[in-house]
Amino acid sequence: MSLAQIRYFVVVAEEGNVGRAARRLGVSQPPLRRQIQGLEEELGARLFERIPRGVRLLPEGAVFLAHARRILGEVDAAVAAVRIGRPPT
Amino acid sequence: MSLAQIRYFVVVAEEGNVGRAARRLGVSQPPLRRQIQGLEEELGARLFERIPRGVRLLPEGAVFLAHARRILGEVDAAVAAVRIGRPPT
DNA sequence: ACCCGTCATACCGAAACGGTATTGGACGCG
DNA sequence: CGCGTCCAATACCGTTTCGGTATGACGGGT
Repeated sequence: MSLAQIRYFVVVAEEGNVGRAARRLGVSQPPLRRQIQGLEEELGARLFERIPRGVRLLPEGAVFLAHARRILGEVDAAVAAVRIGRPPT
Repeated sequence: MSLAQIRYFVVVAEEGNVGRAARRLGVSQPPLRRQIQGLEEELGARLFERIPRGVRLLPEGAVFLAHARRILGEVDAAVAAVRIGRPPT
């Protein structure tokens, strides 16, 4: 599992649409879909289901989403903590 | 930044020795060193200094270490949460 | 029936990763 | 003061992973 996968997952969950999430992330749709699929396989759980105009979070996806946001928040905090007193050179 | 880098960093910090950390992680020393170097560059801060028999955490490294452990703990929690009720098939 | 939106699959080139071999540098010992 | 030892650092290479383009499959709406 990678941080990129987690970030991708959060955006797809927020958009409910893989293609739109891809545009927002600045990547194309196929790699994004593959990363999500890889995440599902690694977790051993399906996170989304297909619906007419996109995808919808399954219950397990919702559970993971909360954790995912926490992880990304921690990462940001870690970066910020190290950068204190270190303006962009 | 990747989760692998964070995991590598924690082990190097614990061992105080890149080569030993590499053996413990099951990778070889050069890639491990490069990952650490990449992490330092991305953070814009040096995390270790060289000492006679290995490396020593700098103050900023210690700050990052605490965050790193939290991140890894959150990741484990996320995985565990999704796996509830899903014993290894 | 046709078109449009969306995810899925196939294939390819580029970038990242890890491995082996080697070098460089500092400490410790005679 | 040189020499061996113990590390991290660098060079180079093969493999794997990743992202991109092109295309297919499936459904809904008009």
